[in-house]
Amino acid sequence: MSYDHATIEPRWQAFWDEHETFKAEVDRTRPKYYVLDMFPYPSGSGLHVGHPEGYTATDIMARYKRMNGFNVLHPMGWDSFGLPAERYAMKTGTHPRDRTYECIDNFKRQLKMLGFSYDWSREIATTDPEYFKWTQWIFLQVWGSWYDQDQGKARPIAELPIPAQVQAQGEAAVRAYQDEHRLAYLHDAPVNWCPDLRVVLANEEVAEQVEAGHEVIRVPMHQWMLKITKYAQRLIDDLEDLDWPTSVLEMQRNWIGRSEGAEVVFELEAKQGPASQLRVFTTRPDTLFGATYMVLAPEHPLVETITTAAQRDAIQAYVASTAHRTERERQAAAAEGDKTGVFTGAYAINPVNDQRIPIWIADYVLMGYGTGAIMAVPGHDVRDHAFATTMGLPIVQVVAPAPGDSGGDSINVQAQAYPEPGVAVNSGLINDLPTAEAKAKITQWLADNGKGEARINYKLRDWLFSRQRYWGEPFPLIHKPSGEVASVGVDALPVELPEVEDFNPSETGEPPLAKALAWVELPDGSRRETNTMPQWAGSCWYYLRFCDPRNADAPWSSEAEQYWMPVDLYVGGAEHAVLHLLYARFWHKVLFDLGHVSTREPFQKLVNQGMVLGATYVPRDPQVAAGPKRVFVGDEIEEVQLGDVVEYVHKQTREPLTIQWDKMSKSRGNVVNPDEVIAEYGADTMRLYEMFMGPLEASAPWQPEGVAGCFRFLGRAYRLFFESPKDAEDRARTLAQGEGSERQRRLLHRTIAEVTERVERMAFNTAISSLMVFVRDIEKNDETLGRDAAGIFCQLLAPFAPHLAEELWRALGNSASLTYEPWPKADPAMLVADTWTLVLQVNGKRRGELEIPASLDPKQAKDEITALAMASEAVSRFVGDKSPKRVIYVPGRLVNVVV
RNA sequence: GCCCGGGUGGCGAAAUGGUAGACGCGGGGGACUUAAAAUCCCCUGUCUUCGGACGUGCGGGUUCAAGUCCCGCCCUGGGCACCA
Repeated sequence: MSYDHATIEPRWQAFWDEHETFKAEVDRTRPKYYVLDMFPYPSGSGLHVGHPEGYTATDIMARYKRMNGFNVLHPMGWDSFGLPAERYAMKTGTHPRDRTYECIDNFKRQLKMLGFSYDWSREIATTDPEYFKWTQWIFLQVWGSWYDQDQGKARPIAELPIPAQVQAQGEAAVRAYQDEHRLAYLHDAPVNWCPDLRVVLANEEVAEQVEAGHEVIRVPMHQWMLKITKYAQRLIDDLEDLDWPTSVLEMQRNWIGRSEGAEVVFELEAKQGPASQLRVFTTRPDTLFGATYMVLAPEHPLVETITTAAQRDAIQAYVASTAHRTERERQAAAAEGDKTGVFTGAYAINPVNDQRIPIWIADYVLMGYGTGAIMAVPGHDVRDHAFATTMGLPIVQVVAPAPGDSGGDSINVQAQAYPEPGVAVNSGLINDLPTAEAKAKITQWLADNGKGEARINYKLRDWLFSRQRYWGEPFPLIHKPSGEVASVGVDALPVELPEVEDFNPSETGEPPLAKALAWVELPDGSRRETNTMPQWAGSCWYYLRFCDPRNADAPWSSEAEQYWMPVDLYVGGAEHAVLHLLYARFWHKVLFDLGHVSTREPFQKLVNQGMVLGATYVPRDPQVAAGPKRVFVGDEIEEVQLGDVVEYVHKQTREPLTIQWDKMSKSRGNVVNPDEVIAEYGADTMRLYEMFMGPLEASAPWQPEGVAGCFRFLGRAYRLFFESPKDAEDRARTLAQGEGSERQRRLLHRTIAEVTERVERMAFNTAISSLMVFVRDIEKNDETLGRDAAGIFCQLLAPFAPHLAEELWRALGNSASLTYEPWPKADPAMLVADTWTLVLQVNGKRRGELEIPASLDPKQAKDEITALAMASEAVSRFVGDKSPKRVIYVPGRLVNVVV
């Protein structure tokens, strides 16, 4: 029997478990390395081969760093609150908790089969009361804080200075003042309510349900919000020092969406008491002279007060219709450039020229951005132009192309908006100024005259932090009869979920917890908060809990936190590029401000692994493919070999098909189950193939033939150590002492150097290729491995194929695991060959090569080497009798003769 | 529309501005075998008058030298999208 993964792998997994090989403890005498995977939601369908790609990469780094003397923290856990378990409960009656733990067991079984070097003693699940106790605790920290603008950080609410006049109004006023300043606050936020299903839908779910014929309306609900916007600037600034992919940095910046401009105050023509002004944000204050109307979002609070009697019915109808339009409909209309809106009857006064301009409402203005109101400059804004054209509103030009700009004469703002910068025209005090200067001057003028000020605005909005669900963390808050909201107190944590029969919300949309009256109603007449936290909550801080997961007295000890943090390497899917990473960074900064953590940022280096794609087959004929969609899966097709090329046909119909690669998903039927791969080839092969497919960051198709290739490589490696006689047990080969022949030693040290450099770069596919070259080379020269060379090979192989590496290591007579063997170092002397290859070029074209003895130093012996090159047959043949114009010598590489 | 990636053999891919295609798959040929599997060896970008010529999505440019740098396109994957 040759390489037998089915025996080797369970044996070593049991060994690691038994010896707690990967258990990590704080050890200040050693450098630490914290390598983290984005922990999975344990879904019912188990792992597919896409999951282990990132996990294998982190495992390689964990094992590599251990061998380099680092104290490695490499944990795994479960992001186990989530909708699927709750949906499953509604369908089957199985409690979400039972379902969740079933799924966790299955995930864990699959992960353990892959031989990852997790410290399983640190396993956590966000659904565990011992875990969410501290999620609730962190929420109380956030709720119990306010943001001090002067100091630029969060502080405990008790330290909030209370103005004298508030103080004078008594306790209730003080409390209200504090509540206003807390980082967590209650707010009536609109949600997508689906009365038929009695659920609140996420934006991306709305389209699906509307298509299914369900009504979805936007209704305001009492919601908890977190003031992430206070951290907008810091969330941008601190990206600076992170070793993250530029694409993720860019996405975060765009999401936060900083823009500089001015806030401008417009007086209302008809004074309505205190509501006598309208504030707008604009990035183009230089176009203020071109503002010909204003637009409020339909939800804007002033709409009610300013609307004139004559317009009231029309306005009310429009506001109502907006509420009923789904996001999707509004987007679809926007895509077609449709603009709708209604005149309120009211007018505002343009502060720069005292012109009277009408105020409209329109749903292209969003309540959530800026002030929910805009000044419209149709001459220089495409959207305003479309609206003005539809409604017949005046269009004025106030910017002209700068002198010298091409096409400057053909500007006609009546026909088309001119949004580009240029110079101001028809604009009073800023006439003839270039846009940038015009902006600065008019902003100064506004400030001097009390009509506005410079302002920075962010797209980022406060974080809607509550959900009307059962399967999430309860808020540790109560509502007193007085209306006061209070903490349950840290001693009362965790607030556990009540047992309920029915996981559906009530008809009115109240969360399912509201029906658990025995839980909700407290003896003193207080009622518990019945919303639950979103799934993000648990994943916002799990990396901190991993530092000290069994701490019963605190979420983590500062000793553990200061030792392990920050995460040195964080690997996960690009789908979390914005939200998860932004929310986690936000919480981390709050905890930093309050002194609970010691680093400003949680994740130092971030890598996004690519997707593993699965195969489906579609008709090859473009005519047919354009018709009704037909997709076939693996067992319906047959491969036909035509020369070099493989063709696919349908088994029964013989219809020619073409292969199509997509993200693996259950619904597409293109999922590959790791259980089957491991059963056939073993975990080492699977790990190796996942890494060999291509660069970690790139998506790549899952090709079964490639898996077999990796399996063959491991078999070859095995045969260097073992012989497998026909009728007997495998027996270890007798290896000679030392590192083998001179040739073998050179190869060995080159392999060490290459693998090391490539693992450092996380270029695992090429590191594996080096190992393959080594094995092939030894085998091909029919050499016996030197004993020491064999040991080093085991060490190099260990991060990639740890089970086999351990097995071979033991065959060399070692009794301990090689987990903590020091990583081998290449001997520089062994990296220098007797000769080196000089490439010969004539006019930049490769014409031949020369072997140069190493005695001619590439850097010193330039003249000798070029002389050799000039004298060579390859060069002289192409140079002929022409005289060389120039000879370029690249030390150690090539000579290029230019004639 | 905007912002990020990516286009290299039949396929997955490799290549600090310096020998394009390492390594693996697939294919062809051979060895071993009664036979097969397994294993091993050789060949495998295209064209060729066998000198060489051409080749990294397309068109230009910089350079002694470009897959790599610059400009303009095309295709493709992902993210965001009325953000004032």
